[in-house]
Amino acid sequence: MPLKNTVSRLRQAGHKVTPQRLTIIKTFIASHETLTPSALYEKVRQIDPAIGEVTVYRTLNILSELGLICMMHTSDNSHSYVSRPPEHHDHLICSGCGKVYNFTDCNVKDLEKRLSSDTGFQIEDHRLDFYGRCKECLPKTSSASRKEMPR
Amino acid sequence: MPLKNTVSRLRQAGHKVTPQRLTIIKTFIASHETLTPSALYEKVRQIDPAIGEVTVYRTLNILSELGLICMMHTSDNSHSYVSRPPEHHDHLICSGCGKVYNFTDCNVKDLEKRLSSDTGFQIEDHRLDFYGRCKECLPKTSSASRKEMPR
DNA sequence: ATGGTTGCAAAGACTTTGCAGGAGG
DNA sequence: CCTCCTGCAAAGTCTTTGCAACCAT
Repeated sequence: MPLKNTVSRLRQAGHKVTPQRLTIIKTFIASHETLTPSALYEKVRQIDPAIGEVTVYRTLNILSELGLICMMHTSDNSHSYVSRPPEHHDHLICSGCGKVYNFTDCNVKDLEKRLSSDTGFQIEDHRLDFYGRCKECLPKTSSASRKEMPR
Repeated sequence: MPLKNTVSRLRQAGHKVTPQRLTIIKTFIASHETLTPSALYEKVRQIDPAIGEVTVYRTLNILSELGLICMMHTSDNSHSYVSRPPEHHDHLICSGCGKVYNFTDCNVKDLEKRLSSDTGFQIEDHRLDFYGRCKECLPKTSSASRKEMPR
């Protein structure tokens, strides 16, 4: 999600575009990985130490409400977020470095239809996350992965 | 996951089977929905008010470590858990009442192969959650759903 | 101008830990 | 019996909120 679109969606929704928010959003976009609020805060602090962690939380909440970022499920006790393109998409997440690739052609319509007729559910949405190791992380020792598949 | 298997896995792993754990596990299994620790505690308390919330947390952590339950992602600030059959499976979750159906035939092998060759990832696992409304919840007003697709 | 925003501090929510007494194997 | 378990209280995290000063529009 390009910076421009994010900023205009913010304005559109009646939010102000402050230097703090810009820094937070830029930092978030520049980092193509899942980030917890405090991990993002750490990165932001390197750029502008005056920005408070509270502002990071508030900005993430706004972006999340607007659907511009996705809350991810990790096994620790905090959420992580990841940038979210406007159209439906799913994730491929590296359990080594947290890097995320999005893909849009998930092709689960048949499965959806079958499940729907089997269970009577009216299916509205889905979420498909693949977990694996990216090219860079494959050679590294596979033990002690930074993020795990949630149990 | 039947009670018996859960109990024997517990013993196998060197954990003791106490009345408290039995009550917690039975209550959890009897309720076919996603449950936060405190929601489970509430149910458990109705059965045995002497059981402490801490014990619920500790039991959930053990079950989770043993892979007997799954941590789910909900949009509030707490986790939810759901019972987990031994083989790979995915979820169909009702956003009205939280009820969960498991299915095993997700059939994403082709997609997995394509993603793998496109990105160089070695894919190890995935997680596929469908969100919708079950037969019982469809007639009810669809606003103010109890659980939402995580943003 | 003016209503949203910021950072601080404090409160609130969720989860884990230390400990003394108690119970399972 | 010995070790693990329990419940309580307290501490530790993570996140939100109240407030006065501040700033984008």
